[in-house]
Amino acid sequence: MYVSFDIEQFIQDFSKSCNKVQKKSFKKNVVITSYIQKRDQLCILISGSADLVRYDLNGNKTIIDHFSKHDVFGEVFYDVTTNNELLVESKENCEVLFFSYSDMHNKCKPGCKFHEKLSEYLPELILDKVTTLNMRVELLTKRSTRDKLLGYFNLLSTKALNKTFTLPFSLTDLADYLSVDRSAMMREIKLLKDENIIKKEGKRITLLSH
Amino acid sequence: MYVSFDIEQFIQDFSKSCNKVQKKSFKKNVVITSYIQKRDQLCILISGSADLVRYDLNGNKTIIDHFSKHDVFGEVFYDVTTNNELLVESKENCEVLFFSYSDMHNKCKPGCKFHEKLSEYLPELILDKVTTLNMRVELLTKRSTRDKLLGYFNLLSTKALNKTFTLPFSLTDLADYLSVDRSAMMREIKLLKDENIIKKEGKRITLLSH
DNA sequence: TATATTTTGTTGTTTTTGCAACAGAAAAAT
DNA sequence: ATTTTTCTGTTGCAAAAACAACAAAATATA
Repeated sequence: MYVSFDIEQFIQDFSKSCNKVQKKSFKKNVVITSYIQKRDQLCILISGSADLVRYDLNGNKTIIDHFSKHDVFGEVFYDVTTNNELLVESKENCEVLFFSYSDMHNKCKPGCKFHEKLSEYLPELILDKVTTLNMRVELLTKRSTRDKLLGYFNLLSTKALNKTFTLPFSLTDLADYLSVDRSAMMREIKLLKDENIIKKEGKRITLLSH
Repeated sequence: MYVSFDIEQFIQDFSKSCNKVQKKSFKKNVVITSYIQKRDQLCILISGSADLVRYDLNGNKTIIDHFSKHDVFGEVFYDVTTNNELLVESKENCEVLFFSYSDMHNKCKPGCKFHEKLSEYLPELILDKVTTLNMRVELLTKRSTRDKLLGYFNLLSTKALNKTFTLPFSLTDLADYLSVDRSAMMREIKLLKDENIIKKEGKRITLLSH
């Protein structure tokens, strides 16, 4: 998240001042929330990391989105019309702020600092989400596993301002994120190594410019 | 776009009152804008329809997004770090409103009605965009061409509140939108017809519940 | 620290998808 | 109204990806 204000400070300052906001803690590998009904729920991840996942009828898991510290997520971003259940699963211990998007307009009380500030910041947070999603679409529309991998690696490299970077996922999860078969992806990674396009030591990848 | 205010009215009322907003007209099949530099550009499509497309090095075209009347688009939604050029191409004659996202904060003049209203409405417009993009990701993460087709058909059917609906694309464009090979998609559509899962007359599709 | 669980790496086989090429239908342009 | 262009529908073949299954390595857990 690259936003122009200090979310940490914002949460510190205001989260306790508003009685419509709930703060909850979660252990690793539990369900934080599921998108099934239209509850208008909006969440901010204060600490930890989590995935938005879908399990389809064949048991395939897809990582629809990956959230880390200060990311915004929630049902409000979805038309819950799909038949598949969407779950937010904690990957580490997490702290999460829950509130309702409609409360943004009908404020809890006049002059609630939390809601006031949040509605000021929210457009920027959501805009950031659009940017992330657009990059995701860019990746997923690549035709081959190789292009998806290279596209994603380029992204991480750009983010890190470095040809070398660390995968934020296990390779198993990376396959679910790129929506490809894991073994096929592993085969492709091996080819990329053999062709000297990348170097790989565990989760550290280096792009070798040719 | 399902938003709670009347965009048409809004454009009518305010677009002329602001000198930082430009209204331009485009013929069919021309480039409306390209996402190359960070210009903070934000656009509203007043009439017509357009696609956001990417041509990759192999000449593959991908329809990244499809815009119709009242949709919001623009460079501001992208981190233009990808190597491929993104173009917005008109599919019909179009009228487009251009302005800059940063002007949303530094208003053109105190009390400009256009910017005032726009910054009020914008979160909702952007939120709608997030929902659309999330559905797009849902589609693109489906593993097979069949699942992509059925996912998309279900979406259109839900939108139309009807088992029968009309494709907003040519079949050629649909393939580019689902990011699959056209002939492979045609083959899959034939199978879906043969298996009595769908009925198809031109661009009118009917989902046959089994 | 020992044991259980998850992740990584690999490969043969099957299935799906992409590519190429073409003819007929439909739509657009002149 | 005729010509040109785009779109649809189809197919054989090649390439890529998915599936399945397993051993070794790394992590997590008791």
